[in-house]
Amino acid sequence: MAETRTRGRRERLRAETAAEIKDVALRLMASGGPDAITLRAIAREMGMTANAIYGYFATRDDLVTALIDDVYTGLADAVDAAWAATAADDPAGRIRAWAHAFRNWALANPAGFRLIYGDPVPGYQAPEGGAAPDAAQRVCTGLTALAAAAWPRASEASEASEDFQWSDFDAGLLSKIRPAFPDLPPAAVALALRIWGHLHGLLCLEIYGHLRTQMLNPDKLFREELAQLVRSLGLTA
Amino acid sequence: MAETRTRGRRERLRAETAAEIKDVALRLMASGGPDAITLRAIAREMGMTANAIYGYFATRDDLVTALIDDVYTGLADAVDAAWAATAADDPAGRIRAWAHAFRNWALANPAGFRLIYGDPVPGYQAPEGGAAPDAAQRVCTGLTALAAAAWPRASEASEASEDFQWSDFDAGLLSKIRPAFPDLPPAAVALALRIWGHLHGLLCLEIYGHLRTQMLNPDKLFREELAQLVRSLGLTA
DNA sequence: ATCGAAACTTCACGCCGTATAGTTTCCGCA
DNA sequence: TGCGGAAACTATACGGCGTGAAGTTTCGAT
Repeated sequence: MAETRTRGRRERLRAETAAEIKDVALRLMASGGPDAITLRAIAREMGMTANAIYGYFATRDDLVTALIDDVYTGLADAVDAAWAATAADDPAGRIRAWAHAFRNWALANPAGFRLIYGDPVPGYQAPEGGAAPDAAQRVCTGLTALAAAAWPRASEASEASEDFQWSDFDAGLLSKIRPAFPDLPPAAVALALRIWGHLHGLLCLEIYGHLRTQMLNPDKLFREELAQLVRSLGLTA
Repeated sequence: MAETRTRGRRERLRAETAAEIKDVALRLMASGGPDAITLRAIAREMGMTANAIYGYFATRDDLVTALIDDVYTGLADAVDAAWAATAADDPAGRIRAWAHAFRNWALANPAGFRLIYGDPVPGYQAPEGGAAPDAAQRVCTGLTALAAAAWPRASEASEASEDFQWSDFDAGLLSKIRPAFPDLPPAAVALALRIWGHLHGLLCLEIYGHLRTQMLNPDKLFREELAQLVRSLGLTA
């Protein structure tokens, strides 16, 4: 049992160091943008050599991947929590809560938002698997839940002009979504993606500073967007 | 007059070299993304030393600024042309044409889109003036023209829930817009920005690869978005 | 022919990521 | 208790990056 204790100790130390590396990286990113994530700066901050980090992350891209995983998971947690904290019989309220949670998270973590949705860092190429795609699908699933709850009335309010089929969508996405929402038509998934686009667009413009050169308080625009959204979904009380 | 001839010659050579630098930079960007814009790579391509470029652009950021100016102007030209090529009495057609021109330009110049709307390049900070803000306002003005044409019917179709005032918007924007559209209420400008957000969001998701992991043909989603947009504006024939 | 400005090169510095090899630390077992 | 060896970390090096200072070439104006 001494063995397990010490092995546990080693692993714990290792995990703590890895966590500290990511922590410092996140702090650097928050203060200087995604480009400030340099192995040397992190090491400097931790009183180490840059190469020591290679014991924890094989490459800088691996570190960035880990950060993206963490950050994206944080976002997914935030929006899921907002979803769970609202009443199931109030689809409009859920949409509003979800959207505001998304925006608040983005405004609180602008560098994280850029890391996830923008060019993360020079020459970075996202790997195949990992937590980030999972988180992305959680976000997408949350969105689909919103669209699913709104669908009955939304489909009456305005029928789609394109006819969507299941073959229009990615199989991986569907494998997670269709079991959860058996009665959902393909057009509702398209609606979910469109809603995502609406929110993402305003947020991108705001985070990257394109909105503030035109409009003084993006808050108001965002609220108006949500109001029109729930209206167009036929959810106005 | 020999003086003017030779001075002209010098200046022409100088302008040609500057143009070639930007040209090479754009080519590098197109093939390797915005990060591929390095002074050394450009110089290598041109058979020069990296420092020779400093004779034309004081710093790398200045070069990037010039590129952004050019690229943004190109985008503004593209959407303006699409606007001008459609009938004034067909607001829905103009919206569709404008939006498709925007998307086609973005898909044809993904690196340019990132350069304008994303993190252009590590640590780049946009300067105060220049052609880029002008182009941005041209795009915004075009958008406002679309919203203005749609406004009469759009305002009936769904009244805004937020009450927008002129003080909500940037003075520089208004100084260009209000003279051109005297009868426009503030809410219509907000509508223009919201439309921008809708298109920008889908485009961002597509360009940065977040849509293709969910949906196989973003075309269809974009067309549906436009169809719902003109519908929500009360422009369906 | 010559002066001088403009164009360009060379060299240097400090950053960066990363590979290789060497050094220290310290756990697990005999 | 002492030792073998793995794990953590450092030292050194390479090439690429932006950029500054100084030197060199080119070439039009006088």
